[in-house]
Amino acid sequence: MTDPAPRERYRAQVREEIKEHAWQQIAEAGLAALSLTAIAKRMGMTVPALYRYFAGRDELITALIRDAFRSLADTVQAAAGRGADLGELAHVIRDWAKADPQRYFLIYGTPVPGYAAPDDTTAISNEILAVIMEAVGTEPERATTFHVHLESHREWMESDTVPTASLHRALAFWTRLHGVLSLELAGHFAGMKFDPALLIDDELKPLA
Amino acid sequence: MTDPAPRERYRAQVREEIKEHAWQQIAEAGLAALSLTAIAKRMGMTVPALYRYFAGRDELITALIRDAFRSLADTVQAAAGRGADLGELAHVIRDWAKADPQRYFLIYGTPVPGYAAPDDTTAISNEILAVIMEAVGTEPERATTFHVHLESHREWMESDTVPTASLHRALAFWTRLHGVLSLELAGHFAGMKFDPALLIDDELKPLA
DNA sequence: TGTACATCAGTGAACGCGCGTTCACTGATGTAC
DNA sequence: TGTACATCAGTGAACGCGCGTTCACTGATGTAC
Repeated sequence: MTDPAPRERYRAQVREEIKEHAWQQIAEAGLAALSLTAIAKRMGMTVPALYRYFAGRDELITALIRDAFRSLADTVQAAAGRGADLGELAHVIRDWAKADPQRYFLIYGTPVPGYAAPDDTTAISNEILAVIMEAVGTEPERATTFHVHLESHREWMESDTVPTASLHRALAFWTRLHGVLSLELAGHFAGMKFDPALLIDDELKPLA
Repeated sequence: MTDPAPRERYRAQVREEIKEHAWQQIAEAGLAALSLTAIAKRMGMTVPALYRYFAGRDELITALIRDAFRSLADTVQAAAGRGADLGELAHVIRDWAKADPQRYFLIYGTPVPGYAAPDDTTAISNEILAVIMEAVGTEPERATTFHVHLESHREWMESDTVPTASLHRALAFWTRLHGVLSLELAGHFAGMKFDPALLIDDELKPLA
């Protein structure tokens, strides 16, 4: 087995370094403040040099979004592999988000009108949903209006072995967690003294 | 009763017009795209003229945020005044958000690190919460971990006549609604064929 | 092992652009007497 | 009603800035023979 071509290794390293500086800038001042000029300056390079690695600012952002999705999916899958239950999954996701709130918001925050995320992120998103559907409780549920509705509107799913009840609970998990988490990260509970982690537990307990 | 000074009337009108153009730009391309230059161009004015009305871009944004909160609170209070129940309140809020998603996200979306919303928005936010606490179901609830926790962490509330159960349910209402709504508005349900409005109903029914 | 050539990372200069903000001004509108 | 003055909305020129992007180039690194 030959070593990977050294130039390739180097390219990959520099690409990573660029992305790390990009994340740092986003964490400090938000996506709007992300600039190639600033990244180049911090790396001690000239700006045009960055174009060897990314076709432009937009391509860099696209790469960041993909990486963020991938990282979250990996985190969730690793936890599931360890046998994490629903509540543990929620806290793994929360910890991931709290480690870098702007990264969470890059995925789940305010969309930029007109900008469409790369297609493959949908697939990664579905990986995450699949893990949740696995972790969710299995007993059948009462046929509420939404349950019936969902039963007849699930043809977009790849698999039809997953019970509709699992899909239903997974949606509830996702939206409830995101509801608490995004408001927490955005500081909307500032001044309220309760612990958001306990609210999350309380909200998700019925779904296990 | 004298007419309001005509110059004052005019000032107020132009301020409103500036804000309308600002909202239009935000709706089309997001907050990052909001520029005084573009507003002035669309209004057929020079840029420095805008400084008669707003001290700068930041003050304009602050005014927009305040107006958005005020508008949502007014909408919610009007619905409550009409006797809207919890489910109707949810749909009033959803309709308000769908009419201008970027306005919803300006309030509840990705925060800009370092930027703090004007203080009085907290008060307006509390007005909204108060309406929800009124509309929420009144029967007492089981003493879950979170309920107990909340009982001992509610000293930040002005009133102590509101039952902790109401606060608890109001938090659940707010976070569940926001969870579904923000993911819907951001397009994360794209490709899934179910109706988010029904999911919202399903999520909120237990709280009524 | 040594030489000739190809690849390609990074430079430096230059581009045009839109941005927010300032300032001294003009001219229309409103006010006081 | 008429005149003198004050207010203030809006102009136009100028500022410096950071931005993304392009291009022809240099010089180091890797490859082929």
